[in-house]
Amino acid sequence: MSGSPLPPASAQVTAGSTPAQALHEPVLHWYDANARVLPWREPGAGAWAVMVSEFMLQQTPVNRVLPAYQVWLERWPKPVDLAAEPPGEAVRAWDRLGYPRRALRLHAAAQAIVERHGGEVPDDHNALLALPGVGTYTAAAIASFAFGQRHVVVDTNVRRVLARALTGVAQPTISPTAADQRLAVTALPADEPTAARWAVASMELGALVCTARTPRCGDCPIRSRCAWVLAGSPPYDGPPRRGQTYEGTDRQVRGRLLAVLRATTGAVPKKTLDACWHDKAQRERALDGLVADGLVEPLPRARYRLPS
DNA sequence: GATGCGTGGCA
DNA sequence: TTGCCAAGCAT
Repeated sequence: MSGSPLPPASAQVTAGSTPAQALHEPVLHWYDANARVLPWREPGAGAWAVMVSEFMLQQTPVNRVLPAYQVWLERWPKPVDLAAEPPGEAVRAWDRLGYPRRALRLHAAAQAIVERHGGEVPDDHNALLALPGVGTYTAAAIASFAFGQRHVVVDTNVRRVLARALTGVAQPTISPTAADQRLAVTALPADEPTAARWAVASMELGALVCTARTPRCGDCPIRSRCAWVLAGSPPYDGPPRRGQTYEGTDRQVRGRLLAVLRATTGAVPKKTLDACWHDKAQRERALDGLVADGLVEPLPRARYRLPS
């Protein structure tokens, strides 16, 4: 870098002194008026409710999560309640949210919380990160949303908001990068309560206004400051974004097999599973994969069930 | 770092 | 109709 001196720290933290900091007030104000009412955001929801919602929301839209979330929290209001059940019950209750390994990990996380943290969801970021199924995003989200701590909470929504508002491009990179984290750090408010509000507000803006396909820029509180809008909203010009094929994949076969097992209490003959898919080799591979993942338990006499 | 992992709604 | 997309994680 050049030899130009940095401004004094006092100037750096002055509100609105950088493009990123200038976003805080309008986004927070917008959130106060436009936040969705969601059960895990209710005042008394608690950290377990936040944690369950975060697991379910990994790659699954809010509207599809809501019913399963309500059933889950009524049945297992505390981690110890879930930990006492067989993992197969978590897989069954996961219903059709997709990516059922998340159900297994949430169950394992509940057991770890009982064993290591006295049944209470830990408030420490590193302790959260050590739980099964909790990565960088989820640990920061729980610490921020449930405990009001100051963390960069970077999900696909936040990456998109910052890419547009600060970098001036239509879409963020396909995969999360260290640069995303660094950019988010520059946009993180200095004080803890404001940082926690910013985390949820910037995500909500990405979910409701700054959407991937048809952003509602006319409703956006930061459109006058958005680098992408100010550049004339240039179209995405990066590498093609890989579409996920589904028809005919092992994923589809796994989904069919598990759907049968979810709908059945007790053992299912292999013959019943065989009717799920015509291609024997693929069928066997999918079933073996489910067993290897711990989602299905093989029994004597060619029978299968959800894990006990 | 690339890949595998479900399911369904929508432009 | 059919790609694209949805609060990621583990390997």
